[in-house]
Amino acid sequence: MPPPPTFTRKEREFQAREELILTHARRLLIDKGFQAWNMDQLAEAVEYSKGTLYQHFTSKEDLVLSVATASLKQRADMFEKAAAFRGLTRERCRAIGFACCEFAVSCPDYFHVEMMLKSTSFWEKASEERRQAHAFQGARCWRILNNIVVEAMALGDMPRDQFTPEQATFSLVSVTVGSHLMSQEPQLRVQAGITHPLLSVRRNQDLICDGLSWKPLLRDHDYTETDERILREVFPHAHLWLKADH
Amino acid sequence: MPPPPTFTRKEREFQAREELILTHARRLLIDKGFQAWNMDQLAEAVEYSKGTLYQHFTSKEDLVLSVATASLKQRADMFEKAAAFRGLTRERCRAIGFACCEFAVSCPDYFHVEMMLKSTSFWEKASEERRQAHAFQGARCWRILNNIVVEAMALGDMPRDQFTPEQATFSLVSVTVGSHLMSQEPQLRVQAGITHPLLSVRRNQDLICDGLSWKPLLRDHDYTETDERILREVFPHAHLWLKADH
DNA sequence: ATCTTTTTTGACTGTTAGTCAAAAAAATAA
DNA sequence: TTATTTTTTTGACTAACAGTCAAAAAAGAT
Repeated sequence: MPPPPTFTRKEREFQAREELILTHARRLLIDKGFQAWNMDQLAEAVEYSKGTLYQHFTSKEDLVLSVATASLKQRADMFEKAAAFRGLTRERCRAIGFACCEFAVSCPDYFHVEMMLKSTSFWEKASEERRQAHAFQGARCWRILNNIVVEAMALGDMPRDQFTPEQATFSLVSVTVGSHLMSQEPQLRVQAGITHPLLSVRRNQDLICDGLSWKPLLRDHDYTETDERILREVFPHAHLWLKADH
Repeated sequence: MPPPPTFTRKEREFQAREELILTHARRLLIDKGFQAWNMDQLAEAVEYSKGTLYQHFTSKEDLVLSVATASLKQRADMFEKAAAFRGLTRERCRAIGFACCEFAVSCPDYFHVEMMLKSTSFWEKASEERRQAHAFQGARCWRILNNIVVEAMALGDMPRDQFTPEQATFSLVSVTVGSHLMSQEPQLRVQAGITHPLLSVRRNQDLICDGLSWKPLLRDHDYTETDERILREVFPHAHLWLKADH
């Protein structure tokens, strides 16, 4: 006998409507950012009234945070897949680097929203529930990468006498976020002569790994084959940009 | 005979009032962020009417951008001082690293505003004039660091066969911004066990420099004395944190 | 068919960025 | 000094939008 369904029809319909709202909100975020649309427009788009939107979300910020968390969950999922790549620890880290890039392309809204998340007033307007959901997915991403670093140190692929694994993970996270952000900046892109932003991101990750003495170093090893294997095995449906970079 | 003054009394008074407005706006930005104050409150604080504020700035965003540009100018000035440090190219880069940290402390509003600058709608609301002023100071910062990198390559302190100077500069900028941002994030701070955020920033800069093979590498050279000299010669009045880190 | 409960709705409120006609102040002329 | 013109300042007003809530509609129970 199957267990009784956890959700009633009503609850399922409610959830489906929430999905609908989130889908439309994401579209608006991608197309227009945060300011250039309002709740009335969203209500019209989903064909429900504004009051109904507020049955799902406590504020516009709460809604947008929810969209961001959905993206972040995708990132964590991608990280998980990448971390399962079979190879040296640094190769697995590299797979995560690819995951970052694939994520940036498939969730173009995310980095824009992440900027807003730095503002205290944004968080204050979101509900505690959504804040926790976001923190949870963030922690997943962290843990996946950190586990690889821990393993690298355990296996002797990275020296353990200079940094804690957490410090090394922090460095990788910092350089990744920073590179993504900076390579979006039009002015900097011109100054630095960046034509392939995502390639810059991965190059900076390489620099940090080399700085951390994560073996094998870039100069001691040719990662071309690794990269091809990652693309084949982990991201067979990756967006074209990944190949275009090479 | 002295040359006729470029500015009339009226113009000078106008400029003085602009300073006054900017000072109060910066205070509000530091204390409350962007949202939690409005133009009426600012008008009251400076003891002028709202209409007068709009004679100086085309919008709230225009005003805030102006505050940010003033900070950015300070950063460029600090960079200039740091770049004049007498020593190896990597030591001068290190001096700039310290400048970044000193800047972060003395202009705590800046990073918060920089986040908002990522949003297109923000730029759209600012005047062309202010946009250019900001770009100008940004370019100054870039040039100062880039010049050191160029010199490092010319002197053979850094290999020139792997990266252009601009790519190397971009890496340094990325890691710096990313580290500052990430070390503000409370969640990440706990996960990574960060107690001295600014120390993490400088450590990440070191990692990138090592990754770039910028000689002398961290493991080949003790920078303790350099650091002391930088603090003494370049930032004699540096905030206490700099010392507390050690 | 009637009553009760739940859900949806959109007109309404409060807030705030930005405007502009009128008032005040400053400059100029008589 | 006084009258007139020009410039500057002012704050009441408008428009836009997030969020609310009483009333209407729909769903469910009897």
